[in-house]
Amino acid sequence: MARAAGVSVATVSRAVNDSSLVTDATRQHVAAIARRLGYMPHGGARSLATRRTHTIGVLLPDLYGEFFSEVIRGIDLTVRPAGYHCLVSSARHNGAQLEAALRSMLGRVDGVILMSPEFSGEISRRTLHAGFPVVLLNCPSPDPAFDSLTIANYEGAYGMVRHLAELGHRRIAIIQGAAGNFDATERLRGYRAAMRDAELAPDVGLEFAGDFTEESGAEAVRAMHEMPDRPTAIFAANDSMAIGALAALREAGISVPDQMSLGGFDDIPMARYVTPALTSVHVDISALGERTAARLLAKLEGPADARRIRHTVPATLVVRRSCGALPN
Amino acid sequence: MARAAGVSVATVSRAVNDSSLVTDATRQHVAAIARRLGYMPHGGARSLATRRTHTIGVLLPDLYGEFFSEVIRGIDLTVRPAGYHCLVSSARHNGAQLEAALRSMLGRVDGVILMSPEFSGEISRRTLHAGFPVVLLNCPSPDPAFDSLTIANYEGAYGMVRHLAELGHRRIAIIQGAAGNFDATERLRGYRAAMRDAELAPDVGLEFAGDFTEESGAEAVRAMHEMPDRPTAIFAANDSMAIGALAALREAGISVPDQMSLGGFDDIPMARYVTPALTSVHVDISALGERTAARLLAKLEGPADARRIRHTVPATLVVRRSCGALPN
DNA sequence: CAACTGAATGTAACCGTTTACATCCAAAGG
DNA sequence: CCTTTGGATGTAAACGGTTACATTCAGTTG
Repeated sequence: MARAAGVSVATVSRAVNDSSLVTDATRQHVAAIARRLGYMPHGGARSLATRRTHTIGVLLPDLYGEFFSEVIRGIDLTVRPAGYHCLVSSARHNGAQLEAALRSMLGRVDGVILMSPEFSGEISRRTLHAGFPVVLLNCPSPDPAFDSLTIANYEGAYGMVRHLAELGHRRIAIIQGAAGNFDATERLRGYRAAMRDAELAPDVGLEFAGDFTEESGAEAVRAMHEMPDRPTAIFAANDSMAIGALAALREAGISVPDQMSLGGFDDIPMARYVTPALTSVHVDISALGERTAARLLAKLEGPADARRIRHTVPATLVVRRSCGALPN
Repeated sequence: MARAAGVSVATVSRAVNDSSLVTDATRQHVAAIARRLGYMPHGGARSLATRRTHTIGVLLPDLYGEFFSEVIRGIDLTVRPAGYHCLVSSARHNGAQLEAALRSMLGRVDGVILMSPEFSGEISRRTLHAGFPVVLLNCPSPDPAFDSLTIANYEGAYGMVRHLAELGHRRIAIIQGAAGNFDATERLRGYRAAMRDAELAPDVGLEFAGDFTEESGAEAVRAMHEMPDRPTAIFAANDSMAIGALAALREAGISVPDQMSLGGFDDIPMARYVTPALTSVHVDISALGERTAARLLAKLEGPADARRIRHTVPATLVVRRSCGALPN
């Protein structure tokens, strides 16, 4: 390329990068030759030389549905205007896999967003150079050494259950999220706290298993059937399960909200379109992604700031028909 | 690093890469020093030298919801076991942006999966070296020069509408997808063909606008209200709109399927949990991603194969209650 | 015991850029 | 007419690895 244009590689580089050190004439000349030869600069080589990849790594667990896409969209949306790309890895990560994934990103990314139920600071410390930019997204027991953003799972669940209790319910069941999942345990914690604060006797018989799928919600409802005194309200740890529960309740001829109050979590778009419309806890996932990305960008662009932030995006109750608080 | 271990860089490289050319003793020695120094190989430098990035680029339009995540999941799932990463770019792409995104991936990826309603072979030819591995995913008017995978949108829509016609319906409405969207136009085409083949008079009054959101589905139903002779069946170009329509119909006191048959498209997980369960067209999005990725991998690993493939993943009718074909 | 062999290691070129520094050259100043 | 100056370009050293080829050095082999 440089030879073809009769100039040095340095000049080509400068021409391509619009440096002020080249004449307009040569710049255009180089551009013309480049077009003719189909020359395109090699991103990898460039980032090797500049030590900036303009890429951020995004490590996600194998999550599904809206959450995944929303969070990535939020990240990509804030990161792209700044000229960054996303290198994503969405495998199911146990500790070793996480470490491997992290390793293979080294030298390809300027920083990473890490979302992993399995995260431990230890892994990261072993894998990354100290000072490598990392932001934790919805990770359990966040290491104080890292920036971290989470969803107000506990508070949201607490609010929902308190709402149900205030409606007069005493036997409030929960359909739990996937075992071991961070969101799931936090929501359970919120449920329990609200039950305790409402002075309702703790009863593990009211805590049903689930895994965030519609089917598991339906399953849980079927299990309730055989109880001597059925719950009068159900808090499903996400909307998918709530909708599964709704279907099972209808099948069983139990009217919502007349005979059973129902609340979900996440406030997916569909929540307002089921019948009755689903009371839920709204979380702005996209904003979660955006803020996380913004924080990482700040670390990449700005001067190293030793302060660690820990941020929680709010989860707010949105009351619709399924809980029975609204008039018909 | 090499100095610290008292060996040459070549030996370090060989040790790190488990080459058979180093003694176990030195391999372990190098590993020990590496651990002590926190040395991690630099992926970018490595791929500059080997001319393999083990990364594939994924260019997606700004799509939302399940589709996005499913397709990426499918891609990531098949690509990871082969040791590849995904560099994704999910902006809204007009021609120029697409070209820019493509350019910035050059030298960072070994090949790309391209999913863009705006795609033209021209762009790619201008941006990429001839022979650069590309697979088109659900792109309109695929250029014969590229491999391409698509959804059987036309066939799926055709099957749904024929099904409705066979149930005796004569006034079958369609709620269309987003204007200009490739899937949307293909589904419309399938609708029209099925109408024609059922010898039902074409009537643009039966073709309602929509944009794939729940709200637009509800909107369309409200518009039908004012018609002199209302349709007796609705084909919504995706499930979200169908569910929006369902809510609006219920609100209007129109019973589904007794007074109105309803069919959707995509068969999202929720389809079976709404009431009545939604008749839809099932598309295995994850498989779409998997096959596309598999095809790209074949091009990357295998010898250059001049043959271009064009593959369509099936879209199959799944009959549930909302169309009225099933007994109560 | 010298020559040969082959496995382990070292040397240095290369991948395709950027960039500090050196060089060149025309215009301006003395 | 000989400096000086400064803008445009060239040179070469990074960046951090891989790898063809050269080298070393043990253990055969004749």
